[in-house]
Amino acid sequence: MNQTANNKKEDRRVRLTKLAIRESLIELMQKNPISKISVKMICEAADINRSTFYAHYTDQYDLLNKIQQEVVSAIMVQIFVKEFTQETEATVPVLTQILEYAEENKALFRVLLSENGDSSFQDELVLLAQQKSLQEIRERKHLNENMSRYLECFAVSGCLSIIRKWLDDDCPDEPEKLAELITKLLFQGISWFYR
Amino acid sequence: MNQTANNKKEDRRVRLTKLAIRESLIELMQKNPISKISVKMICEAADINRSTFYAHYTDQYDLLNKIQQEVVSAIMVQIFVKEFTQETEATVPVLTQILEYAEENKALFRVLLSENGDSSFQDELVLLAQQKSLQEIRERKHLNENMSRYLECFAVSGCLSIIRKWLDDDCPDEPEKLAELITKLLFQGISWFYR
DNA sequence: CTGGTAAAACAACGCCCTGTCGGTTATCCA
DNA sequence: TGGATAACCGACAGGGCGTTGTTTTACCAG
Repeated sequence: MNQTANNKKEDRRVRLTKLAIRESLIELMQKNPISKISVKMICEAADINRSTFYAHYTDQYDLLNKIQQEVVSAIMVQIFVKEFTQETEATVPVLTQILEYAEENKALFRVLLSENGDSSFQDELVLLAQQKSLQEIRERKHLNENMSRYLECFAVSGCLSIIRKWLDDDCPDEPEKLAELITKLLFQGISWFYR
Repeated sequence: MNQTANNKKEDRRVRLTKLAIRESLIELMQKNPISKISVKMICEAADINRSTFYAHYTDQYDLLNKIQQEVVSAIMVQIFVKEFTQETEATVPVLTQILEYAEENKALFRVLLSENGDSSFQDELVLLAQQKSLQEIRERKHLNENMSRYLECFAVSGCLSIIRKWLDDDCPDEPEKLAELITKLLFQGISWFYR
């Protein structure tokens, strides 16, 4: 039986090698931009054969994308019920949750958001926000399509760049504190801080 | 005389080849991510010898960085007198000016900000904003260092992502209109739009 | 206009990564 | 335990890389 659909798990060996490959990439990306990392380097670091790599990924970038997709999915799960709304009270806990998740996977997130990553990860998240979080606002309010898009880009990018800085500085603030700051910035803007 | 300092202009030939190289890269980047563009491709497109390329740049990324630096400098010039402040009235015209400049060099900017570019360009601009625009605010106000950094990241990233979207959509709005939108978002936040 | 100079073209080099084989060995799991 | 599947191995041609030494071309100062 050919594993009815996809509910059967992957072969243990596959899981293991994929894990090794991914960890090796993250490791390497702490020091090198993705563009300077060869398939060969990854395989040596992961101690697997190069042909094995090609059995799973087409190249470094494909690998990186897959990793990003997984992270996006993980975040997706976190916010599957709760939603961003224009209300501050709902936003803070959701954000806090995401920040905690990011802190737990600090190395991974830092790498993905760093200049050693590529910008497509950010685009992924914008898309995520569009699909999941902000669509209801657009529906409920009478906001034209274009304007909404602008808001989404602005919100997600601003958000992410703060998180990136936070990770680079080794998470000096509590997730909840940061969540509050971000929320304030998002909904009240900069001027709030010059009160 | 070995060209007293650097005030003498570059050799005409040098200028020409550099121009050809740069235009070729921008051309290629409309279709390919920088990581998929080889030095050889660039040279063939620019119709110059490969060794000539290496006489000026170390690789594709070096070339891209140089281009980005130039753009940053150009923007720098635009805002050399005026400054971002927390006042809306001053911000709009400066932003408008920058947007007009971006629209004039649409292809270039779109490529630099797109996912085919690399994120270092964005980091450059954050740095620029830090040095030039926002430092006075930090000085005048009693805002601690860290908080300021967060604000700067947030502001620049949010700003840029909107501009990127605008360019991708082929500049459907007037520069000034967009400048007003951005300013509103920056200083009043999202909630302003759900009034 | 001309002669010295500097840049670009050319050709060739070894080097190393790339993708992709077919065949062998090791591991899984039903 | 045995059939299946994945990982390993070795090897292959191909091609981009970075550099070098030489020749040809273009510049521009005097």
